[in-house]
Amino acid sequence: MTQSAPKKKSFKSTLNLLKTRFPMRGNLVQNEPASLKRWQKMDLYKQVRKARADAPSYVFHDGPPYANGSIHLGHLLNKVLKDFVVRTQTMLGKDCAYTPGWDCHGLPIEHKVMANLGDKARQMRPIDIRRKCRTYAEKFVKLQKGQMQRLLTLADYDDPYLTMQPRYEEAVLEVFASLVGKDIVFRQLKPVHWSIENQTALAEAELEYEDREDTSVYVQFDLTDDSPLKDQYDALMIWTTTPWTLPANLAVAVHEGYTYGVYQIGDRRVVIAEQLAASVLKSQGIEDATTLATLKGADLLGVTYQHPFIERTGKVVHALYVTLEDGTGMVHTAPGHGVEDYQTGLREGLDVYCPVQADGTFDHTVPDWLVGLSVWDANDKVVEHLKQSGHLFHANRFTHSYPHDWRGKTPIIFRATEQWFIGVDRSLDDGPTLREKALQWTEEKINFIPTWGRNRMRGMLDSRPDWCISRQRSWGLPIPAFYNEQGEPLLTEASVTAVAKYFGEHGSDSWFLASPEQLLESYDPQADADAPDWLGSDLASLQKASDTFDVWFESGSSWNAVMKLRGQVKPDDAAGLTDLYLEGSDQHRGWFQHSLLPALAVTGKTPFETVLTHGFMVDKDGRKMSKSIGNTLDVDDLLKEFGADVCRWWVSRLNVDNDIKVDHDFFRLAGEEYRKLRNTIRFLLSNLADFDPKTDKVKFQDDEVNTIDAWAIGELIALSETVHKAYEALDYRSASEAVFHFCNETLSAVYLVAVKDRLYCDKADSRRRRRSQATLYRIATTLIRLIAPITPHTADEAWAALEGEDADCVHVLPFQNVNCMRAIGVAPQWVSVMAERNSWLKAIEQFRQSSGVDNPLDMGLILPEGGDSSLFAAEDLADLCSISHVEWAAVEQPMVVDLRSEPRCERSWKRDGTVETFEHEGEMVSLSARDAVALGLKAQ
RNA sequence: GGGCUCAUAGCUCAGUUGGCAGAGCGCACCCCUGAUAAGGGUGAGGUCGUAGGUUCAAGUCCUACUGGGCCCA
Repeated sequence: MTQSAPKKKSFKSTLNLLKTRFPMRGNLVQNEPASLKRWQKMDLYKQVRKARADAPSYVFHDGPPYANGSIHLGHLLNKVLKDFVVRTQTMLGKDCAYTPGWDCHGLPIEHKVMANLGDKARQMRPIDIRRKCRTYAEKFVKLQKGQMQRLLTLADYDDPYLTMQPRYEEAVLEVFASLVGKDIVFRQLKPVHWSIENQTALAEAELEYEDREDTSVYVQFDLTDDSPLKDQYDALMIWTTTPWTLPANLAVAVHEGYTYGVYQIGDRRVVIAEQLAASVLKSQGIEDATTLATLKGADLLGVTYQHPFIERTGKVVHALYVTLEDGTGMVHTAPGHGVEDYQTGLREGLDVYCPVQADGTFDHTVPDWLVGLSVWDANDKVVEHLKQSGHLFHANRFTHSYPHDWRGKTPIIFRATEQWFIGVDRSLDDGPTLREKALQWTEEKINFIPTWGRNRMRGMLDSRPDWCISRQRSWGLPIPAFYNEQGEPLLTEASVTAVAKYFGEHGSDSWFLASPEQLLESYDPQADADAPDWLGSDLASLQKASDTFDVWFESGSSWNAVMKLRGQVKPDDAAGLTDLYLEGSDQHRGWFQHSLLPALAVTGKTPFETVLTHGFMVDKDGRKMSKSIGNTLDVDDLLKEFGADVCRWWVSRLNVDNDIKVDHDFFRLAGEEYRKLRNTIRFLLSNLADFDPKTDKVKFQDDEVNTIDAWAIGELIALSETVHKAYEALDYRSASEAVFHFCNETLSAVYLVAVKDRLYCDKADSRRRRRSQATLYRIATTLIRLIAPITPHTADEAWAALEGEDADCVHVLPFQNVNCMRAIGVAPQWVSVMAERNSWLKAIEQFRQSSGVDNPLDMGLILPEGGDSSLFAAEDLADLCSISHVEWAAVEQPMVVDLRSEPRCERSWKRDGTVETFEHEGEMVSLSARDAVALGLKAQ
């Protein structure tokens, strides 16, 4: 049974207690959609732009996500970070336009559509497939747009850019025309990554590496009878993991500086790199072979050999990429099937011979027993044949990492085909090459965050090959080349420009519908100095090319197709076209590089002055996230459970430089931090219910620099500076950390605890209370704006609670300028006193444990005379420790005392030494002087 | 296999040019009950991934290794 406590006189109704319509719990999941609707209704994006119409620009450009699937955690991170940029730059006083975009063309969508169509696809015309693809892309643009808006991102969602829009396509072709005019676009037979399944060349970004089992073979190539040095040895030992490329073998590469040995194998004397010989021979159980002779790689150059199963001879050439790590030190070279082989072939004047057709089968130039076979079947056939003919030394199955088509997951091959290229090593405008220029700008002009992005970019530019821009697909921007009957191309700056114009009006579908004459209606062959000699005025006989552009060329032209087109680029005298690109670190090779190259070639400028990259999501154990492992989190689920502001707060707390660990629990923790933030703001607001800034905002006087309020203002100014600086540096983590520390420590643990007694108990309009309220108001009006870019819904809600429903939306405002508060001086001794406070709190805790006095309001503190603390009001110091009384005396150390024998104020529960007995509402009550004044029982 | 990068308390991370290892969260104990599905105080915890090296001094610089991530082969 519980006994009801004896009824005590309660002064609760006489206190200035909390009042606010800003609830403790945000109910974000229910309330955020309402904010979203409100902002859409008022067209917040346009209002913000209008408010900054005369402000200097901050030029930020969105990289287009691929219009496929639902958004995932990577999008969440990327889009929220971008929104931080837009909102912080806006509130820092800049005009920051932001056009969201989507990458709509390309293999993934076409692949999905083709798969959905099944066998029907084979009978369909490209134009019909393209229509299906467009519908598919539109569907996912719509889905993702909604999801991104649900993240509360502020952008021009009414007019996004899509790479399949006619005006976008026109602008891409403008870039291409300019590159053609600069003579760095060319057509060449070249080995490229070839997807047999999709019958197309693939970009490096379209490859995935997966384990695959193959046969590796050691093969002996017999020297021709007339070969030099035939008297010293009989054969060369080569090693390959792709036996199917042996029909295309034209050479064997050695390293000039290596030492090679001659070994007796059966009746042959065979050459193998000395260092590798033991392991090679051991594979066939030969343990004790003697080295008959040694020679240098250079001695082997010019040696000729007979192809093991084709009537053809090959020769030994030099290559630097020959290593002694595995194989035999003698590298089988097929210029039609490998990039390095191809380069060696170019140097040595070898054919780019490729007997493999688009479908992965051999053509008629190979021996009968291979014709028509797929390369994968040919592997076994070739091995078997070599075994029969006695050329095979050893074969074994092994597993290695091998490139696969990123969509079909099928293994790719290297195959030489005619492709269009952008030459990165061709002199540009008679000056340095594109590669040299890009490297120079990377080194000198572009700012990388984090700084190691520069190293990555440099490495990738150093090693990148010529850019193969053609794809053999339907769903893409057609490469606007025409051919005559002999297969000679028409592709000039003027012809491309003419097609660009046509696409701008009719869209690129017109390539499949219109005649060459129509497509070239604005082209005058007579006026085109670059036109090929064979071109007459009859355009009707031209054939349209069937290649489309690599999607990287389309998205890589967005600086023109979005920023220039929409008049959003930086002024002419700027080094770059925009201030910032912000994407995942995979885009060093992707979008960043493929934007830099065309922009530099065409405009001579970098598309971005700063490149900010973020890392990738990994699970809580640091493993990569993937659907197949099942360690992913669904963004929609997270939004439904936590709301966008909590997810955004989570993003703001991340170190995004490197891998980002994600776990459901981390969102829960972010939610707890968010609640702390929210409650702190709620406490500010709830103490301002009776405060009207117009009439109640007291001006600090000189003798008030020592007050706890002045200290809080000083901390607020410091916070504002820290956060502004962090926002300017795009360092959102530092900003949110400073904000959180300010709420958690400065406000909640120190200032608010200290002033709550006076806010509750002082006479409502007393100067001391109004001064603290004025301080709370300054803090609220600054703090709410500081968090607005991170938690836009919560800031909006808090702002309306502070300033009223009719006030301007907080998102249209700039950050609070704290300069007007600098006039409020702050006593410098607060620093040491706040440090001392920690030792006082320790002493109080010790006292509690040793004395049995539990309630801090039953304690007082005696401080040594003459220290910094004596500058400050005893009440402020007592309140800072949540105790009743502070006084100074001739003591060595701070001393805590038991005040339980002192009378206790029934209203404020303090024993501050001023408590007397008063008659109140017919009863005798104990009240401190301050409380008696507040109740009107005593004069001020 | 190569390039770039990361590894500090149970978790998330600070740690500037080498100079006594820090914060928040969580946890434990306690206070308050007039911020209350809140608020406050105190406290415990680390061989700085491993092994070498440079130095009077190394979380920090160098080398190798282990494990993760991105990009490539």
